[in-house]
Amino acid sequence: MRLDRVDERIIAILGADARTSFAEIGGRVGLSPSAVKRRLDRLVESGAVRGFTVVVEPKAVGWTTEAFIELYCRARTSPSEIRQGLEGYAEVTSACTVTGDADAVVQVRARDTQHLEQVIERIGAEPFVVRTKSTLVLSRLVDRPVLAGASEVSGNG
Amino acid sequence: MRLDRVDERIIAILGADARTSFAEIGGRVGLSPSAVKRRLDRLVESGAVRGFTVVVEPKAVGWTTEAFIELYCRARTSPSEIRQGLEGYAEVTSACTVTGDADAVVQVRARDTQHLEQVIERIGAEPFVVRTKSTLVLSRLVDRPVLAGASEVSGNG
DNA sequence: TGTGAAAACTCGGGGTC
DNA sequence: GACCCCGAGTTTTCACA
Repeated sequence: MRLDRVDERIIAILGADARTSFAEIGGRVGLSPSAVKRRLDRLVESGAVRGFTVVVEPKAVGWTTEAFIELYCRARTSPSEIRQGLEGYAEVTSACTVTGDADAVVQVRARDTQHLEQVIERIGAEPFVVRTKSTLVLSRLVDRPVLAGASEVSGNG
Repeated sequence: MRLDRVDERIIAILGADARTSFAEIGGRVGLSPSAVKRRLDRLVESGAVRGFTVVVEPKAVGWTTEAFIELYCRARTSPSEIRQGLEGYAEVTSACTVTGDADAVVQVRARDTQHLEQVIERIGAEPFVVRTKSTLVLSRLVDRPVLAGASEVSGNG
């Protein structure tokens, strides 16, 4: 779907606070509340906006450990096979196939290093995994769940 | 802050859909709407819940390229120096210091490979950066912005 | 924590440009 | 095709018990 400037501004506003009311958004982008709603409905309908969620501070919820796990897979392992193998793990926050030595990079969050170790072992035991290489996150510097303001700067390229 | 089971369930429900009404949540966790609101207010107040946001499908917004950039920094570069250098980039979605060969891992999203190349060049030119090593994301397999259902399974470890 | 009432918001229909 | 206005129904909010 094609987004215009107003759509992008609506997304940027909701990215900062998804509970902003239609009236408030309308006031900022120069549209009536119902026009904003119609646009948002279309954005959700078309899949540009996948949904609405809370941003949790994992430390505050007791999940203090974070890591990247690089996966080296068996020859001819398909991406969908990897996805199916990983989506059952609640600890996996993100996974993707990549260029370079490894076949995939998995990001996990765990309560502590002991919990992380268990997760690495379990993932390493998946049938399509040959070996893993883990990198522990020391401290998080930047964390922008949504492209905060990305649409604002999308003209600079 | 200390979360009890009900708080965790409220977060899990909002993680799946942040627009779920207090009445709906209350019905599921066995609380009145106002009790749910009071708990959520406390969670936001305490910082356990950082905010509410939309989940955007970056492809649909025209950002089709994603990469990991490993940073090798000058000796004695502090994490806060890296953070300050990176937080100005709208393309940076996440950054953290890590164990292993590299000092930090930066995740970026760009419109296309050309745009990505520019970002890599600009980051590589930061004074604290000695060299970078980039890994392009081929296909995204799992993407859970919040620990979807993490609290539901937090007992198994 | 629950109750209840006032205020704010959402949502859909009808009409206009 | 996209917008605005407006009314009915729902949700949020807040004082009080």
